[in-house]
Amino acid sequence: MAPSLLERREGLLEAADRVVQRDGSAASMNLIAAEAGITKPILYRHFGDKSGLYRALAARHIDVLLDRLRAALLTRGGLAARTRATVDAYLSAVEERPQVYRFLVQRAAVEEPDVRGDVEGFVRRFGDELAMGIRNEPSLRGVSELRATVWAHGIAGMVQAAGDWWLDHPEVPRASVAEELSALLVAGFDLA
Amino acid sequence: MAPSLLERREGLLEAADRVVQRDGSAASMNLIAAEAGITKPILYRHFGDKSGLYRALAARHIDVLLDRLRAALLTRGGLAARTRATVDAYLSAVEERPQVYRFLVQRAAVEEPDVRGDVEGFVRRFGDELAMGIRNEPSLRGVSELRATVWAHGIAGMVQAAGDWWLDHPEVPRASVAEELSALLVAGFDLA
DNA sequence: CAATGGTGTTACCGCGGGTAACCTACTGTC
DNA sequence: GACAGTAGGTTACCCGCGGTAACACCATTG
Repeated sequence: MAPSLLERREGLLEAADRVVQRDGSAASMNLIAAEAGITKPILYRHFGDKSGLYRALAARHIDVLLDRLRAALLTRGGLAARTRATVDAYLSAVEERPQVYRFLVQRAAVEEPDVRGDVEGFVRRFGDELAMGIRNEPSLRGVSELRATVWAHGIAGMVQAAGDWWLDHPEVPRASVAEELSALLVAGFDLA
Repeated sequence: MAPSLLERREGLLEAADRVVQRDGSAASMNLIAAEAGITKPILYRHFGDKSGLYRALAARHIDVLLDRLRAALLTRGGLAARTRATVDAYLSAVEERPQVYRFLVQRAAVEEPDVRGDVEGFVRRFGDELAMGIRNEPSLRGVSELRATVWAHGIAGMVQAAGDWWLDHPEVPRASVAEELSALLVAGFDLA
């Protein structure tokens, strides 16, 4: 039986994923089409343009990452534990699939600003999620809206950059990176 | 009298700068050559390839930015004042020339990892500088090497991401962003 | 047996990075 | 003054990528 449109789409995305993981930023529409055993125009029928494909690709990864982050934000054991778990969730995602992570960051940077708000970048989404987390955090009731937002986006960038640095320093254990970052943050949270 | 090679190079870089500020990421070698009143091969003779030109371009901007940061890191008045001045120095650079700043971040993301260490990205350089600052900070004598490094690169990313977010929220005054970020950081420093 | 529509392919366009080959004009030398 | 060499520049091209138009195949339906 022939696959449905959506199944097809999934298959194409998986092929794209393989190419990205294998060839990194050299992943071209031609390569992806070849990997999927078809030719370019079909890709374009499904995703419109390259940006569309990349957005679809990014969306799946971002979704699973955000799920993990949401879970970490609900960790029990107090603010410090939650903070640490959240930071570590991000770092472990980076550790598992560095290529994917690089792809996401890079695409987010390159993707044109568009209508600003249509397609938010990767770190931005992360920041939004953190902002929610901060607002829902019992220990941080008194934090102003502005402070929560600025902190959230700042922290998102912090964890991202630290993760990036860490990729080049694999001798440092993940737990150490998570520990140092959390320590810095928790102290700030405390005085809020 | 004919300009020297170095003067020439400077002139070309200035032309490239104009194009980047005007056309953003659409700045192509052809456009830049045209702006400089010459043709492509000359550009290539001077800079090797596109990456070379962009690196040269980035270098000048990074240099002035790092100078400002170094100056801010020496602000008198205590750790809190220094922290705030440093964050604000970065934000004010972003404010002055958003296009340039976007260019730097984007290029750093796109530029291939290369030999890792040859050409460090933009945020990375910023992080290195901060790491120096932390190590030289009298109030932070007890901080371990690892902690200083992780913090530095994390903070670099934090300020960058917050700046990025801020560009889309111009209604927030710069001082507020700087204030919120510094507050978060200084608390963490204190407990170190 | 048409006519129709979905699914795929080939072949092309425009453009950007990068380069080979050539052209020109100034310099020094016999 | 004629000539060779060379610095500095241009034209014209190659390749690969994103993107698309036009065509080919094949099944279904009156």
